[in-house]
Amino acid sequence: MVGKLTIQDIARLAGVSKATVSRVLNAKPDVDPATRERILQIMQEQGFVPNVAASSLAGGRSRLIGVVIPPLTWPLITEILRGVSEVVEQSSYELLLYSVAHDLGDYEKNKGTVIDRILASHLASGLLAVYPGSSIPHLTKLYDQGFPVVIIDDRETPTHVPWVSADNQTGAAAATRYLLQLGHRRIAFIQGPLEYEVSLKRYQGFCEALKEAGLTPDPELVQQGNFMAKSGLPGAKQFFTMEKRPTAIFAGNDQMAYDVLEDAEAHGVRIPGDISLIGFDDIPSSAYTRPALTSVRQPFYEMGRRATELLLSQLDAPRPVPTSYYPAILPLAMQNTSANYLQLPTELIVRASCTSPR
Amino acid sequence: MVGKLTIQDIARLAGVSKATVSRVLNAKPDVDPATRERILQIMQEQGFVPNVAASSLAGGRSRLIGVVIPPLTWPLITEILRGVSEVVEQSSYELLLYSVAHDLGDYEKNKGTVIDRILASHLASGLLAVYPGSSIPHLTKLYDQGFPVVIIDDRETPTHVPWVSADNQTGAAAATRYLLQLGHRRIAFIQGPLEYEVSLKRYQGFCEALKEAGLTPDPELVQQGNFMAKSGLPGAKQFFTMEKRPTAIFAGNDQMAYDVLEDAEAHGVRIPGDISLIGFDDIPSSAYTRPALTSVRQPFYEMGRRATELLLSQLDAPRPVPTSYYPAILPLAMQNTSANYLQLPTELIVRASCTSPR
DNA sequence: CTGTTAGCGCATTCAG
DNA sequence: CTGAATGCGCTAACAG
Repeated sequence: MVGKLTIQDIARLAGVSKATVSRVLNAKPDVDPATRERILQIMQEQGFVPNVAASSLAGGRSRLIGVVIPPLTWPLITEILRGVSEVVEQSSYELLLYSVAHDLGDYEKNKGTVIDRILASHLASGLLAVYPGSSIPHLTKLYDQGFPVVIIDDRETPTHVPWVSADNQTGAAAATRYLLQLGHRRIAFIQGPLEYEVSLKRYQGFCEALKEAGLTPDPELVQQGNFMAKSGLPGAKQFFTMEKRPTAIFAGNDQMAYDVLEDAEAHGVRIPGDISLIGFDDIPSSAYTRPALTSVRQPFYEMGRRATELLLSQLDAPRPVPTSYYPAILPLAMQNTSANYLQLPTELIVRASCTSPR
Repeated sequence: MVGKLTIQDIARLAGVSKATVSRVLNAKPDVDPATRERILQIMQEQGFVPNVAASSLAGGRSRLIGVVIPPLTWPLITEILRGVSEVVEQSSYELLLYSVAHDLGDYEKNKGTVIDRILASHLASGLLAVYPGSSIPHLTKLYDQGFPVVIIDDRETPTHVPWVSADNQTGAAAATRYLLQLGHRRIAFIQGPLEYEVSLKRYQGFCEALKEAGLTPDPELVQQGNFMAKSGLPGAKQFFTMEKRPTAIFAGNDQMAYDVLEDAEAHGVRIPGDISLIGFDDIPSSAYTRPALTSVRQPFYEMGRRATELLLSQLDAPRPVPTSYYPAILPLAMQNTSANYLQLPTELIVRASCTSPR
């Protein structure tokens, strides 16, 4: 085990007081450069790592950032988390992971409580909320009270809490336009849960493009799913058994597009031969389906990165000098302070699941 | 924000001393039942949550468990993490996530340092190491010094640290037997990185089944990958361009099986028509490839759960005496090997990617 | 610029 | 069974 070094020890070795060591640890400006160097040197040599518990207790700030995420079954969470952890790793912070619940019902129910507990335990000094859904008002209150919060979401509720999202509507419109350009007129849509703004945004983008082309969305061609695996199956079956089938299906996310793929096989429908298919999210496995799925890529990784940088910039705002014992925070984080609201563009990834209708 | 309640406040409200409140908080036996009830009641009402920083500082134990994981790009990590977080959530602990690095090289290089930092910061009171690879000796030393550790891995190095793994060898043998039963004789294998015991175990299982059938592994039919996407491509190309092609390919994991799928298309090879294909891991997307991939399922979720349960049981019943120079004389807790080492069975998931050879 | 002094909130002695 | 006292390792006022 690593030796249990304290500030005390470093102070003794450097011939200074504990206070001075603490100062260089926290990058306070008023320390003699030479002394600072010497202390940093010794800390390096001895492999000193400050006791986080003690410093949060004493300082009230905890070098931990909490991440509240929906169930890890959503593949996209992985990508977001990857972006998050990559940035966190470069900083002096650590990641506290709160996976809220395992099904949608619980998720919505528990989120408020969980957030309260996170705060009350005084563990995290900042919060990154991924798709917080209904707790946005709660998070807003928090933020207004001075607690650093960043949201990754297509915000459901107007809020001034810093957020990062993807431009779902534009992305959906682009996908729909692509199908229209291929010549499709009967385009079906499988919607996500209506409680989520994302679902609406995508639907709006879909309608927007349709209207541009002089078409009206046909209610019969809109089915409901919930973004989870298997939830697109009923909708798919619906479309496949219709008298006048759609020539293309736009699934609200890739998971549900997979369901269409699966059900197509069962119904002897060839994709894209008989019906074209397009998804949303472009999760990694979509490159490997047969046919490979054309999809709208959300920049999850990038969203994770940017959101974390935003959060760090909030946390570090009071810190005047970046010359710390800890690795420097990425410069990007510093630049971000001006832009608290980021809507990142999506990208249409064209693969093999769409053709012109026969 | 949640009111900043302290033990002090609860004590005042209950008309007892802080010490007593602390006692019920930590479930000490020597408290008057009535008093305990009353205090619990008040804590409930007030929504009291102890300050974790303070309690770890004072008590030396931190209610946090650290999880060291390889890059989140590995899809299986998600499943493991899901199992882990589900168990953690049921406990009084929180999850500290350490994603070590983003590519294999860094991963191996940084792991030791990261682990040291985790320990030195006194944040985590237990460690769950997922595929720790070369740092097993390091973890073993830790464990011997009394720090609770559990490893999820097909342990590379013999160790007495509690671990959870899947039975890779048996799984690989089962897959190979399945191919043999279908009538295949020329079976190729795409191996994972040789540094990983998992790769060897799978290869051994492969050879084992071959030998049972009176066959010898043909070195020409064994190619090298590294478990990551695209790394199976060279091997696949090799097999497809051979004069006498194999009739079946066993990929060391699903990712590499995808590469075979991809390259088969490029070479006009039909799967399973011309060549059968089987993978290992059964990551979620394997159900959606075309043809759907037959694969050996690893119980990742279960592994995450069991490993966490193991760790928690260590934390709740800490070993009183660290093992010293005499590994032969182990504390009772460690002799209970039946519970400390779990090798969970895999399952062959038969889908559409294998047929009998023509 | 630097050292000294108080606590942060809790767990854990030790007396009662 | 319970209360009072001590200190975990560090930060944040203070003085110098």
